[in-house]
Amino acid sequence: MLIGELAERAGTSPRTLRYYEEHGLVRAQRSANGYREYEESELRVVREIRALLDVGFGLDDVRPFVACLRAGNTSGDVCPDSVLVLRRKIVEVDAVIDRLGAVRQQLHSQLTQAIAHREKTCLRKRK
Amino acid sequence: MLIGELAERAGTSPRTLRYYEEHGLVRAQRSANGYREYEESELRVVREIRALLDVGFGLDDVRPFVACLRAGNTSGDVCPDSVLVLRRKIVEVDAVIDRLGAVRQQLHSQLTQAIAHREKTCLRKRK
DNA sequence: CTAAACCTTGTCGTCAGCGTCAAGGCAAGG
DNA sequence: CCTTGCCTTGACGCTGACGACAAGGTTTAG
Repeated sequence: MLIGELAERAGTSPRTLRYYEEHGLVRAQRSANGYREYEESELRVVREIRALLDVGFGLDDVRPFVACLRAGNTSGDVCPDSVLVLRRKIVEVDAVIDRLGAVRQQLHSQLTQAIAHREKTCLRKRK
Repeated sequence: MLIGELAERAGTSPRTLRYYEEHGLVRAQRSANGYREYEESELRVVREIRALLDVGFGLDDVRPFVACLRAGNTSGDVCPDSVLVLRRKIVEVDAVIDRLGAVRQQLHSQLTQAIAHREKTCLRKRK
């Protein structure tokens, strides 16, 4: 499988695949003319990467999952390193959610106060 | 007030203040030697900017709030444009929170499945 | 006289995950 | 032979809010 086909099947671009390879995540043989030749199994790898990035992981976080897949597991999630990253990420996400909740609260109170202020001003003007 | 003092009083750096000025958010007179000379009131402006950035706003979002302060209001929140931005931001934050909630869910289920899988493997090995 | 501690403008670096050329080679169809 | 459509490497662009220089002027204290 050439890079264009893999890219399309994985729903991404050749540039992206080269980028992943450059960062040691995806592998390819080279055919005689220098073209990258991908195994079928790389499709799963690329999809795993994309799925994880999509959920907010960084490329470094993804590495253990790829290794886990290459080790022959049906899922990239089942290896100890992956589980560690998963746990860590959940904690991170929880923190962000908490923070955003607080932010939302603050914005909301700013908003209601602003509106209250406008009411007052309006009433004064009507006098 | 010179830039260093304002920076320290606002809990930021001279570089940052110049950056804000460059983007039309902060104003300063120039004294004879070319130094920036700030009014007391700019301290409030800078603090407003910092507070908003801190909650996830961009510099563009901040503009109406600064204008609102300069218009003589005690709070930057009370002007119509500011209120619009506040509403928009709340919606954005809600969206992000929802998304993160879903992500958290997915991570959690990945995690529990991975652990379940490991249990199975362990049991098989013990046989 | 000089050192210290301010200030000025200008420019490059940072982080992440690519997009977007540029310049060229290879393969196949008409 | 020529075009079309793949592929290759290399290198710059992008977004945001600055940090970190460089190279110089100013003012004050000793």
